[in-house]
Amino acid sequence: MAHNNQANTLNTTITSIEILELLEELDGARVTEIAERMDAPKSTIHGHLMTLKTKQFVIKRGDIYCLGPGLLRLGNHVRTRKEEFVLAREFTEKLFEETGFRSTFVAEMEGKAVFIHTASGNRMRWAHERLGSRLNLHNTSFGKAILAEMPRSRVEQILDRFGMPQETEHTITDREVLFSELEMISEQGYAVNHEENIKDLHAIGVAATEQSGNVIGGFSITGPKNSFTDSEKKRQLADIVTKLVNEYELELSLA
Amino acid sequence: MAHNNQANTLNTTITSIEILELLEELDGARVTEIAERMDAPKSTIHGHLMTLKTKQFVIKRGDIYCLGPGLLRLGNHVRTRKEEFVLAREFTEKLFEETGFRSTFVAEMEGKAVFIHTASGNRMRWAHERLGSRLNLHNTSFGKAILAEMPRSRVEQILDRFGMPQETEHTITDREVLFSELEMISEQGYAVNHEENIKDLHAIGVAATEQSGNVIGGFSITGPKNSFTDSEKKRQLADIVTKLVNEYELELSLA
DNA sequence: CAGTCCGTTCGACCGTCGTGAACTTTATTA
DNA sequence: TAATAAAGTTCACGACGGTCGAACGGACTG
Repeated sequence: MAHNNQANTLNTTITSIEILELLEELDGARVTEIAERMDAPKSTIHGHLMTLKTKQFVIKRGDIYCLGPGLLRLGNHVRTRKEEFVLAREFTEKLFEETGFRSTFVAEMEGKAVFIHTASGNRMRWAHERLGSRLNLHNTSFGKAILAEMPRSRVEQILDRFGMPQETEHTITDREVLFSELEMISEQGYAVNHEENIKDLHAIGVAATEQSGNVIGGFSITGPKNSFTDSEKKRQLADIVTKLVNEYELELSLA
Repeated sequence: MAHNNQANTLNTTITSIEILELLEELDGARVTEIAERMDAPKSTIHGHLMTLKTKQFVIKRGDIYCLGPGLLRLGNHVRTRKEEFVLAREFTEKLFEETGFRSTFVAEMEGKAVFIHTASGNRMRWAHERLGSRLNLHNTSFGKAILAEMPRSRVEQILDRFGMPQETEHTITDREVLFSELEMISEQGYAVNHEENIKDLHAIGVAATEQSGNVIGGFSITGPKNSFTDSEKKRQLADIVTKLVNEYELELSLA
């Protein structure tokens, strides 16, 4: 085993969580398989699984262990805890209905964008698989919109922490270039992403803030390359997103 | 502290999970508050929180700790892991569109019904707060439909384990009464719940099974008291649910 | 029926988690 | 602005409990 990861972390808990992460990756697994992957004795793994089972974090189907409903309940609580997030759900769907583009709401958490809601019609099932995933802010539309709302010092902090990893050839990797783009975004009120994160994918994003100015997260619409190249149409769509975010912020302030 | 809960469970992991559960209950809390509630020193709790934070199971907002995106990701995986569950989503929404009643899909897990999807239009936000919750089978429409698909021995096991807690005055508490109802359900293909679980709430439920006969879970529609008293209308609605489940099972068998 | 492969149980040792106190930081009051 | 309090964080030590390896038992195979 040997856990030298971080200082002052409880090994037992880390191991338990790593088992959960492995079960996510493998879509369920048997004791032996887990033990081999984690390079630990079966008995140890078994102990963890028994423990996780009492809390329904895992369940047993025959001999394979899978993630269980306890996780689902807690995880879902992340989305329903905050009035902001609950409210964002219907706005995400409204955005999809109005534009026809896949719509997303992300929350800003510790310098990352976390998928909270997506709406894209029933056909596109895969979109829901990303809930809870964390994306960088520097190479996504909502991310840049969020950064544009933050004081420069905070942005620097975030960049220091996560860097500016280059996902595609269009990813911005120079800080000054990013900062000048953030200024422009700040003026026009929305951000555009042209294949900076995923090849052939464009997006328009707008940040959502509280009255106090605190950033909550952001909304975006996503489409294939060139969906937003016609600058007239782009402005129209950006207008729709911006107006929707305004409505969202308004309704939130009344709650 | 003192954990005498179950035999052979890892205390450290249990404590970590209990902190998570407490954070769910309190919608986030500060170190001291958690320490008091759990009757443990601040430093202990702090250690757990630090550990959970490295895995993003909790995040810090100022000085209060909340459930984090790591949980959301893992929890959501429970719903997207299985083709059955992913597919069930669109059928749940279709059911709502066709009937106008709040629609639910639950999975059967270890003798309980676990909320996986609900559809009820955007207005009713509260419905989504129950995802991951576990309900008994004996006093819910989908639950009874599920039990009706199982061999009697398995039903007995489940009843032995969880009993037949009386939620309302209409809850069935006698095994033989339940078994004769299960027989009827088995014949007619759907189950009805008249305030057996929640006062003033009626429901119609149908179980979904694999080709092999294994129970996957069940669909239901729910409405206020007397929504389904007109026996003609009830049969019509039950037909819709049953047909939808058939389609679902068919599509699943093709995948 | 023997052989293999898993999952589970058991006991002992060693490492690590829990503890309380010390330290730091932030908030409060005068 | 200094003093006090309250909360968050760090630290070192000792006891407890988690890890490990081996042994057991059950299921499947040839």
